[in-house]
Amino acid sequence: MIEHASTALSPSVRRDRIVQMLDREGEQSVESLADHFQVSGMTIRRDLHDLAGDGKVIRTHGGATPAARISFEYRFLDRAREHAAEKRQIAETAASMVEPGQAVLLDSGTTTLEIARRLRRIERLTIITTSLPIASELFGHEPIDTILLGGQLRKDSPDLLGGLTEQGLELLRPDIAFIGADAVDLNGFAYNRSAQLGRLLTCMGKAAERTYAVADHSKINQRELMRFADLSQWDGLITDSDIDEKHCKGLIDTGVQVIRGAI
Amino acid sequence: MIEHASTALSPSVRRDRIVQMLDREGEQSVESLADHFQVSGMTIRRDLHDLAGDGKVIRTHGGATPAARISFEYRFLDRAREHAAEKRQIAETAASMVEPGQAVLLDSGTTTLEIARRLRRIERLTIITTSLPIASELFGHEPIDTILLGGQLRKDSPDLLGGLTEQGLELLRPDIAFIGADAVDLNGFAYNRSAQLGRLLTCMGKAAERTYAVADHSKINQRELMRFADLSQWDGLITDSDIDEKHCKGLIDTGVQVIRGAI
DNA sequence: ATCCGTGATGTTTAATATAAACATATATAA
DNA sequence: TTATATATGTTTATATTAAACATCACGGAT
Repeated sequence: MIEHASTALSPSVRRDRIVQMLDREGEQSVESLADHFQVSGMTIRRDLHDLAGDGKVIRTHGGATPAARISFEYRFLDRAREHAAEKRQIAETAASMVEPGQAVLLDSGTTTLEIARRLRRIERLTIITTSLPIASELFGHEPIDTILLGGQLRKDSPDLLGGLTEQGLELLRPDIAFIGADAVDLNGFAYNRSAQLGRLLTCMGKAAERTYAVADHSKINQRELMRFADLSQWDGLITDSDIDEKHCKGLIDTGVQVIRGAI
Repeated sequence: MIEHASTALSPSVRRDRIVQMLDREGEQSVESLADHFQVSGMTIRRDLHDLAGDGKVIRTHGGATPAARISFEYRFLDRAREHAAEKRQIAETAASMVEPGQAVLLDSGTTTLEIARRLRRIERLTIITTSLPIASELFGHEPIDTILLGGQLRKDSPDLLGGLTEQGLELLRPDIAFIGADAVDLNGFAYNRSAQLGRLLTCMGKAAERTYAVADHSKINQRELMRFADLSQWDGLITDSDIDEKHCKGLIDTGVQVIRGAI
């Protein structure tokens, strides 16, 4: 399978082949690629540099390694860096509310992913989710049973929704649910950017025995497209310790149980 | 969050933190890590070298990038290298049988993953699957609607099964299904290693308008734990051109439509 | 308590890899 | 055809790595 000198490949074809080859055979050295494609090391280096820029490969010392498979999680996890400390606080608090043996429903999102990571410590859990990153994070972790709700894969976020998801949810009765809100106003209403997802979140709220919203302080006193829950009807809102005192008081006055993370 | 000089970390703790940090914040340079942990570049380099050896991180030029996330797909894709040429043939053949606008049901497995990759070229498809690698491969690919059937995540393979999966399947009517067989005997029976999965495959076979089994020639004239289908009742068996002539004839005599890939 | 071995770290230095700058060749459009 | 852009190879300066050696801290044996 060596490309012959006679077969002068166009740069774009060569780059495609490089990606294919890495996917198929794993890490390759600059030298072996140069040899294989009958071009100079510099040309391969330029190819790899550009491919790495597009996230198609990962540049290593002296070569490259395939990257395609991880890119989707990456784009997703990039956002996870914002408010990382707040999310950690919230995740700790949420995880401390879960008992061994329970079934936990987790919405998709970076905060709930962080919760999933902490839940690994607890025994005999069943985790139900619509999030692919949560599922792959928990994959291979023997003690936890993971159930992925079915549904349509969203184009812009690695999670599932739609009628199939809602029907799957009807068959299950989780002990506790943690659901991310994109915004929470001072009347205690929770909002989501997507109406379709909002609908699903309403279902999730009803499905579980106990339901908590999770949102860091930057999301309090904001509104978004769709109102999906009245938090005074839920079991609480978990947020971080940086929440504005006035906001906190306002929410409590409307009947929302506000649970603040410890620093 | 800078480690202080007073906090002398043990090597193993420092290494754990390095992995955590990469997972959390993405690629880091040797220099920034040396700075953060207050050790020399050489120490960090040694850490990264060893961590890369264990597959915990990927070494890059001047630093390292997280690797944990890809490991599950990797272990899975490692198997994909065996019989790669045969799988490609089968995948080409299967993909050529799909028309624009159809709904395609794909079982999990390396052959069906290869089919999914070829299907990206076809317009307005809906792909229904239980395979996480297929879902992540198709994620972000605008023109295709991907539906992931819900269910329990298996511990040893990134795919779903169980009652929830079967129930989801009842709601859908795919135009065409491609289902991987671990073995096919000369009576035209298809087998799977796992009884639980076999049960699901039987359901899948019944769910679709047309159903094809896929298996490379090494799986012909073999048996496994569970018989999940009589291929003479299905629409055909797609295999590669290396199939033994006698096997091929035997299968055809029992009423199986054998479809051989072109070289 | 002292000695000594082990493992971790830092420093120096040679080998290796990268990328910028320039030169050349090839294709594409005016 | 000429002009322009694109791709590639070569040279060279810079950056990164890793081997070799030296030092330090710690724990167990005498």
